[in-house]
Amino acid sequence: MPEGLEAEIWRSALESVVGRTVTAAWVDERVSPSGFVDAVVGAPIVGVRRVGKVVVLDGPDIGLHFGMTGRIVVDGVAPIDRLQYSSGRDDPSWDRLRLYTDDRNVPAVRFNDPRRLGRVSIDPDLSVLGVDFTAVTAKRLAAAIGAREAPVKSVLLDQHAVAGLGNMCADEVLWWSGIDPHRPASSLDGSENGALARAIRQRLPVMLRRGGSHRGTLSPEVRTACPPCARDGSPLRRDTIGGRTAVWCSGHQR
DNA sequence: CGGCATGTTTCGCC
DNA sequence: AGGCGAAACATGCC
Repeated sequence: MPEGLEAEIWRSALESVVGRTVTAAWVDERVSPSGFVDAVVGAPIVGVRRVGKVVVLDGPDIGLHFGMTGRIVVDGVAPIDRLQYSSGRDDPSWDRLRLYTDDRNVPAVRFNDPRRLGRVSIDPDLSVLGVDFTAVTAKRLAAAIGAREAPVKSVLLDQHAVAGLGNMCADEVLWWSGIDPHRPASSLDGSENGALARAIRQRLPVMLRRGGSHRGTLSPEVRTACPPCARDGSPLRRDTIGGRTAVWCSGHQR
């Protein structure tokens, strides 16, 4: 599902509802806390933020957690028309949240999630999240992952350590920094931490401009086909690390 | 039909 | 106590 980059795209799109007031709401009670509707109706939306993969509508203090297949539609328009692992269908029966503002017929915000692993929260606790991927520096990265013995790939996916990286972006930045995803995070030296921080700071904005997490060198097509590595021609490999599929180059990632 | 999927939470075991 | 790996969650798609 969406990673931090997709959350950022939706945060940006949701700026158009800032300044409006929630006049009505509907929510799937299976993915939201009790009393949700009463808590948000009547609240002015005063801002929209993103921390890691979480988008927050300030005012009603709504937290949007996208899970694997959550997506957002703003005023009837989907900023991301389809996710990689879903069809282009937009089935209203998959709606988990509808927020109405000025228009009583068209929801200002729809949270649509076929797989229903996403969640809608009130006043989410963001203090548990690690350093946001947009704020990563070599020093902060080392502090966040340096004491961890787990594979660096797994630690990058741990939202308590670094917030916003998902499976595709983690593989991407490891590819760019030349680090084997199996390596214990604690085994990275200063130079490697620097290279990893640089990849996070430099490559993710490029992917964001191109449209999101699936616009990297290790695109979904590459992840599936595993052609020779675009950097050195070595075989790309697929392994399961931390329960997720990792794609990496057996040549330049050491 | 079997297997896989951009994620998070829970459980059992150190 | 806290880190780690595996399983569970839920459902569409290839």
